[in-house]
Amino acid sequence: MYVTIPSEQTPFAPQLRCARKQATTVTKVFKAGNNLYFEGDKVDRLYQVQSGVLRLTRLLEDGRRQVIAFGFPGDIVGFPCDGRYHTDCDVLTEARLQAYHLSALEGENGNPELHKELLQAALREISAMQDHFMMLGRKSAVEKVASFLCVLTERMSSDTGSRNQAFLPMSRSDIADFLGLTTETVSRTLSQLRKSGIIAINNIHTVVILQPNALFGLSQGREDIDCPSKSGLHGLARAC
Amino acid sequence: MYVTIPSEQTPFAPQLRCARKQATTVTKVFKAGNNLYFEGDKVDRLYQVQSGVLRLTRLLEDGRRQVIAFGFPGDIVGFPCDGRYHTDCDVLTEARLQAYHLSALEGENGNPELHKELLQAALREISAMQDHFMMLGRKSAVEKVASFLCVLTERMSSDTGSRNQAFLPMSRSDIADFLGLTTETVSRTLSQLRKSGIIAINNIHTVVILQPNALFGLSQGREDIDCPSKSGLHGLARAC
DNA sequence: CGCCTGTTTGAGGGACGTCAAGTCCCGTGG
DNA sequence: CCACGGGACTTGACGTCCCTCAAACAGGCG
Repeated sequence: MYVTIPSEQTPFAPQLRCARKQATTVTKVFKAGNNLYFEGDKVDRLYQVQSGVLRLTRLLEDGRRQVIAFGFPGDIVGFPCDGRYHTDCDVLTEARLQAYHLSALEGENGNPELHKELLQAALREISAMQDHFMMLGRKSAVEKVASFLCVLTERMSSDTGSRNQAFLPMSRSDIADFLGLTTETVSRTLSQLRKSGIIAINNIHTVVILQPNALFGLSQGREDIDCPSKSGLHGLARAC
Repeated sequence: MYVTIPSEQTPFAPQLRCARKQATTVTKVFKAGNNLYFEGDKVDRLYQVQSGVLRLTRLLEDGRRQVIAFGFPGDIVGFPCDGRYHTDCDVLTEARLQAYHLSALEGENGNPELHKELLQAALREISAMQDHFMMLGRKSAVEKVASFLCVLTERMSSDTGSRNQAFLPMSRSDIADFLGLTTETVSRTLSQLRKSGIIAINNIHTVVILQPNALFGLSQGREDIDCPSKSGLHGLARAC
């Protein structure tokens, strides 16, 4: 999952249709904390997320980390390049994954239909990543966090049934490394949004969106974060 | 082109082999300043760069811009998503491009070999973009500019014949919007590299790499930019 | 209950952005 | 040929957003 301009988000990757019939596909359940693969491993299969959340990361030698994406239901992870994975992939919450063996994609026994769908998935991936460039390169901390919450709400709404609640299965430092910030800045920004009445933080992994429009506005850089007065609570002269 | 960790760079996309034989492919020359397509245009063809340099950009409503990538010889641009381009594409220096009509890729008359090669190209693109995430999210201005120069040197070395010279056909603000900086910061950083003796700036579009190893070190965050003394000019107590 | 890890909050500093004033380059025209 | 003008680039002064460092706090687990 990449943070995009929420309204422009393309539909989730549909289930790879034809592949379901293949003997090469298996559905498996992975526990939280499991590793699916490491950067550099030879690619033998791709995974489509059916439930749960994955995390894709890259490391620099000096320890700096970038979370490349989160894998939500519908997403495909494990795209190979030159036969190797180029991120680490870990399971954040117990996940049901459909595995596609690479042999089903290559060589003479390759399934052309599956091949075509994989290309579509890769092209969607490229588009989503381009959106994410804009965010990493050009957005402020508030815009980044607001965008993140907006997209999380959309992506997980099917699970929770509610568009007003975001479930954050990942740690603050995962969020930070995804958005190109520090944990402290992520934490501070969330507090700021809470104090201004735009969100409420139920518990560390659950954020309630009190003012979706304001949040969306912030994600686009269209409004400044400000006093609670902006949300109708005039007269409250609390610290902004 | 994405700025990657230079040493890990994957080989350029090889020419789409089978496609050359197709009647659907044409080589065309485009002048600097030409536009190839806009974001949102219907995709009718992809382009492989044979010579020259392209620029792929995205815009936010408020005018903020992100240069998504530069298209150098070997690169393929115009990957569709849901049938549309999702960047603008402009020609920076006169370019010879091979156009692949999308009809050659889709439907019943689709060429399966070409299809397969396109998937490989898309997967390479994804890998390169993931590298670029790391840079946008986690690197300092010096690291970004140094990385950019390193990759430029590699990508263009076949043209210039020299690995010690980088040709920068794009403007400073293109570089800034690619790296997630401002023109001023790009300019200052280049000056800083020049003053420390790591590069020389022949003219606005030509940078000579005097100390490739130092530059590479900076791109990796392994060394601090410092006095010229570091490069052997001990005793020079000039401003660092 | 105490430890441990993750999170929040605070104070302070630094890197980069903003704003503004040069400087350079190049094309145009006298 | 030089003067002029305009746009891109460079440089400087200053501000600010976010990072760094540090301490307090909170929740989970023995």
